[in-house]
Amino acid sequence: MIDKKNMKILKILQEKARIPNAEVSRQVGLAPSAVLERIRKMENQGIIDGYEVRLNPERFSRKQVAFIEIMPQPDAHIPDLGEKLAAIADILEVHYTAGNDGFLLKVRTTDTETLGEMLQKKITTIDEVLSTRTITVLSTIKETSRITID
Amino acid sequence: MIDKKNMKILKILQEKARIPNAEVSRQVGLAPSAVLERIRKMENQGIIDGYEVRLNPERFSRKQVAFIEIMPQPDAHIPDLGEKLAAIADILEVHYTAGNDGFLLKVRTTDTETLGEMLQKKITTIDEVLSTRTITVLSTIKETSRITID
DNA sequence: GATTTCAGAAGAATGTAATTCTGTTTAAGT
DNA sequence: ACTTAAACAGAATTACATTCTTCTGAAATC
Repeated sequence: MIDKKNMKILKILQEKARIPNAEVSRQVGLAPSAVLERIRKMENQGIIDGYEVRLNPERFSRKQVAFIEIMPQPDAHIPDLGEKLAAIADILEVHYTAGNDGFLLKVRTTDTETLGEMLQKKITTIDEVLSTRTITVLSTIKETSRITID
Repeated sequence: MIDKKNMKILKILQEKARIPNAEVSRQVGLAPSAVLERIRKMENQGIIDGYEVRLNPERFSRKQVAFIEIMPQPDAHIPDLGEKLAAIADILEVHYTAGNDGFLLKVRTTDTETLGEMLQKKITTIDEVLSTRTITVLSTIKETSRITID
């Protein structure tokens, strides 16, 4: 189902998701109805997961990026801990990682101060959390969620 | 410029970016022309940065997430190294981090094997790279780029 | 090789939506 | 109160989305 035509459609949507269907159909050389049918199908099949607006974090006081490694208590219930972490505001990503059997979080806060507050008030207060290691980001060269689709 | 009405508009777009303007105008209680004007302005002011389609990585053989810490050579030219890393396919994020004065990368590959290939062929071959430490992700509990907008 | 079947595409029709423009209202600063 | 600029509504025009029917071509079946 991911043939050349769909690839072309997806590449267009990756560039600019809020583009009229009719414009897509022009660029891929299909009738609008055909494009619509293809997009609907990809949505239903879970190839397309949704459409997002990309906001400028700076304009919303979320300039500071940081990554936090979480070492859980030896007896911690890992899935529970994962859910607890995922529910905390401004924690954008929660990954369970190999090696140390811990979590890696990506967070976005206003500044290092609010980052520290989050650590102290929201994260280290969780019972299952044994210790943490924070990597603060000084500058970001690249940050996208666009995956390679060949 | 980021007032209550714009917040309402942005929240709607965060949920579902490919929503008709007319539908947004209904939900916020403004005329379609007013909503359009507000959105255009936010786009021009860089509050809205763009619109993206969210694809299912699994369907494009990009299931494996990993984070890679890069320790640069002491004499490395940091900006150059950052650009080199950012240009490599399947490296989605390149952050320059405090503490070790290194980079943290987020990558998406097919599996651990292709991850290993990338490391050996694309990353460790760069002169300025002294050493690396890879954190492979076993499972992801949460992964979003949606920032909190209060 | 003929025939059947079916997914995908086109095209037309209809109902909506996007966009532009104008005039009015609102709010802020003087 | 007066001025100025920004924001909004409403109408009109243009374009688009969506549905439905028909058609085509490629594979499967006989």
